Amino acid sequence: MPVKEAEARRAADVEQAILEAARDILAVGGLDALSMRLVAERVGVSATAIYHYFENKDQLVRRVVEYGFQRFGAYLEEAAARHPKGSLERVRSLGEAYLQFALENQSYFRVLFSLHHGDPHRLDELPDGGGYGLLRRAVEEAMDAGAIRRANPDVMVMYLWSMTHGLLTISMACRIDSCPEFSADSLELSPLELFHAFDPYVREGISDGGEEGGGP
Amino acid sequence: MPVKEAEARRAADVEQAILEAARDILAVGGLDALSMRLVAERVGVSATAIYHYFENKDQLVRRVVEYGFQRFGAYLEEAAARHPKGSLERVRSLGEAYLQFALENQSYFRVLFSLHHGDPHRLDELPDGGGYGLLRRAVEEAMDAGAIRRANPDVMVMYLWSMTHGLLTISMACRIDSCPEFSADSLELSPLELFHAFDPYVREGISDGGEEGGGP
DNA sequence: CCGTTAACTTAACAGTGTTAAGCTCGTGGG
DNA sequence: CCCACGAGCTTAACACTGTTAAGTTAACGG
Repeated sequence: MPVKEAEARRAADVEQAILEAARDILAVGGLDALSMRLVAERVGVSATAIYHYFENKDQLVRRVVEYGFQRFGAYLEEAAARHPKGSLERVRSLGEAYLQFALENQSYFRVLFSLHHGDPHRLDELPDGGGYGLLRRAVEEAMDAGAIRRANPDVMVMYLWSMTHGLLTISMACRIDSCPEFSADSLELSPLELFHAFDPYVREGISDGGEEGGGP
Repeated sequence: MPVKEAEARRAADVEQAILEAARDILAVGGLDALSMRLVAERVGVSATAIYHYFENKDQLVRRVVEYGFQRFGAYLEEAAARHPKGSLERVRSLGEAYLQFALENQSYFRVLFSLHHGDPHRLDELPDGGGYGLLRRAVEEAMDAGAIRRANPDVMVMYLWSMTHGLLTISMACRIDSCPEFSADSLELSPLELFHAFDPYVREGISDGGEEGGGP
């Protein structure tokens, strides 16, 4: 029965091809650009054939998103691995990688964290918790190593994640440099540069009295 | 020519009615629920009549968003006014109001900060810079009063805004409590409670060595 | 050989944003 | 007075969307 296997193989290939076509379309034009008919055309089947592999468009997108988080997680992991365990650098590099990946794959990332999905992501359904687990481990290690103060790691992680994710989404949704109150001084800062500019506040807080240099 | 005036008046009323109908639909069902035909039906005109007042659907949404930011700005202003100028409380209450408004008007807010818009918001086109100006003033006053350390206000504002906005968007897009690495301890924290839990980090930083209690 | 099933097709439906053409009036100019 | 005009609106239609229903083809197990 190698014929059946070949069939099954081909079927799996078609499914894979659908996913890849959908991913490519999403990466370029976002959700608006993704239509069943376009995906079908690229794969070389009719639009309705997709419904034999995926329940509907939402499910197709969901699968692509899952795969996207996988790549995202791998990207983050690689960034973390470049710095020693327990170091503040490792935590920071996770944030940098978060920004970098999102900015390099904007349309794609928009879909991943699309705000207009009815049902929110369940992090336990995402590989590595959508990066949460990775960051949490790095934070806990840094706490153990004394690089950052000991506290509830989940709150700390949410704090760091919020700051990074917020910077990202704001950068993607707004042009702050067009604000009339915005002084021209910091006009040229890219999201990544802004992220670095946040560093002293993250480390020492915004309260008065912590004017330390911070250098080696 | 009271007739013409009455006509113009009525025309303005229709335009207003369209905007209000669109706003209501967006507030309940988000962008997906908004269709020209539905808006038209509610107003009592044909769908194509809308095109005499708005170039297309995008422009209609844009106008609703503009109005939304106006309400948003007013909400923030009110929150700020409840605390003395130059106080850290004023800055914090802006963040709280930001969260509160967004959580109470989720569908609406999703549209305001929708990630899948082609062109980003220009803050100078939004009333009060989308709240930027408000926060910036509060931060500068707090710097002058010595409540927070003196630094580039734009960077500081972006830092605070990012943290708040990120917390919000993550809360709306993910269920963190479903993460396998998430410890059950902080499971019950609402976005607003999390915001308050961030307070010590924002004020004193995450570095080790700043274990102060935090005053009365 | 026959029935079943996977994999796919075409046709169609109901919905979308948007355009084109035409209609009805009140108004201003000749 | 009348008539062209333009604002405000209509219906019809186009090209597109996701999705369903029904039918086709071919390989498989019994």
